[in-house]
Formats: sequence, structure tokens, C-alpha cells
Amino acid sequence: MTYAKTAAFTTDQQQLARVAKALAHPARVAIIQFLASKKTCISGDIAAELPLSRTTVSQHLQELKALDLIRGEIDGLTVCYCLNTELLHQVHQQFTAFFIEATATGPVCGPEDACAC
Amino acid sequence: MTYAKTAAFTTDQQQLARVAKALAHPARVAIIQFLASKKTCISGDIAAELPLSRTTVSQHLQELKALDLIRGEIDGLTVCYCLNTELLHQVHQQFTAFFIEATATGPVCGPEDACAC
DNA sequence: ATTGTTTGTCGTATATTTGCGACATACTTT
DNA sequence: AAAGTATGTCGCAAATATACGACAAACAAT
Repeated sequence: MTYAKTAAFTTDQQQLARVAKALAHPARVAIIQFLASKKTCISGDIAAELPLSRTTVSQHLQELKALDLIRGEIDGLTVCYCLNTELLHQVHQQFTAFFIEATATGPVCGPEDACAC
Repeated sequence: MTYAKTAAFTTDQQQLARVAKALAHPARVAIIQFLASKKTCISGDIAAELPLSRTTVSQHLQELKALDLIRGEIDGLTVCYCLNTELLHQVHQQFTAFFIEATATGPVCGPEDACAC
């Protein structure tokens, strides 16, 4: 196996990476933004808004749903998708903590190549 | 070609996705955290800290360097890596804007499956 | 019941990622 | 000059991701 060395890392690192991977495709970013723009949950005609086939959009939706970032409830014929704002808020805090930790040291490198070792 | 539909999305969406992809692997998250933990730039014996081969770590470093998230300067025999804290700060703000936009609507879905469509 | 609509799943082709060994490069040291 | 050390690059194999057409399932509407 040439993958899945993931198990050797921290739970936090895995968690952050997992969410980052969910955002690692413009289509999924666009989906989340689109859901956020509609105050009410919109059904899967998200595909009509994206330059992708319905199948592909459905796959991206499943990926986001697998992480519980979005929820989908069947409403008769259509499916009602909406954001899990609570989880998104948690994730936001997680990312913030990571970035604060990463930028706490202050500028170590210069503008281009001025390492102060 | 079955990829690179990326061109059909917003610059912002592409940018966010690109950075997210950089964080989409626990090893790269760990590398950034490790660099942050050392106040001074540490050379490539990052590999010794990770459960990965030196080659693989080098590849992850190149990926982060390609996005300018980290910088590497040759210092004699060793290479001096350090974080680009300025860019990381910018990225942080970018993510924050995204998450705020996504969570601005407030809770739309209930705890498990209570969509209020 | 039959038709049409909305959605998800399956299979498939291609592209990309991941991980590592083997080699080349650059520099230090003796 | 020769040997040793630290890095990067190349090439390969396996795993994942991406995209989509074709089909099936569920429901509404006639």
C-alpha cells in the first residue's frame, strides 16, 4: 500500500487534513458558497449552477455529506440540502487555531529569500 | 482530460481550493506545525520527525514551497526552511472570510436531520 | 397504470497523489 | 583529490480523485 500513512499522525492533524481535503476542490467550495447564499435549503439543481455534470455534482455533495459539513433531507421528490453551520463554525475555530500557531512566531523569512538562520 | 475543470470557477474559489489542497495531507500539516514549533529555521531533518521516507518528505516540502507557504534557502550543506508567516496570515484571513460567509446564515439544519425547508 | 421528473448509484476512463528506492548534485571535510 | 553528508530529482507502482454516461429507485402528475 502506498497511501494511508495517515494513521501515523496526530488526530488533530488528520482531522484538519480531512476537512482541508473537502475544501480542496473549487466545485466543493462553490457548492458551500452557493448553499450559504440561499437562506433556505436548495435542492440539487446546484448542478445547474456549476459547469459540471449532475453526476459529478452529486459525488461532490456526497463527499461533503460524508464529513457532515452539509445535510440532505429528502423532501418528496427533491432533496433539501443545507449547511451544517455548527460544524462549520467548529472547523473555522480549528483552522484559526492552526493558523495562529503557524503565524505566532512572526516573520522569520524575509520578503523573498532572506532566511535569518 | 477528466480534470482541470478548475478553470471554470472563480479565482477566489480556485485560490482557496489550492491552499486547502496543500493542507489536505496530515504530513504537510505536521511539517508546518513542526516548522512553527522551531523558532529558527530547521533543516530537512524534518524527515527524521515524520514516519515517512526522506524522499516523500522532500516532495511534500516542494509542494508547500510551490505555493510559497514555506521558503527554503541553501545554507552551505543544509537547506534552511521556514514559514512564510505573511502569506499564512493572508491565507488565514481568506479562510476566515469563507467560513464567516458560510456560517452567517446561522443554523438552518437541526441537530441531525431537521431541515427547515 | 403510465409517464415524467428528480435523485442516487454503478461502472469506466483518465488524471493526480502518494510513497519510496536509486541516482545525481552540491558542498564540506580530511 | 577523495570520501562523506545533506538534498533534490527521476522513475515506478499503487492508491485516490475526477468526470461522466447509463441505469435504477422514488415519487408526482396525468
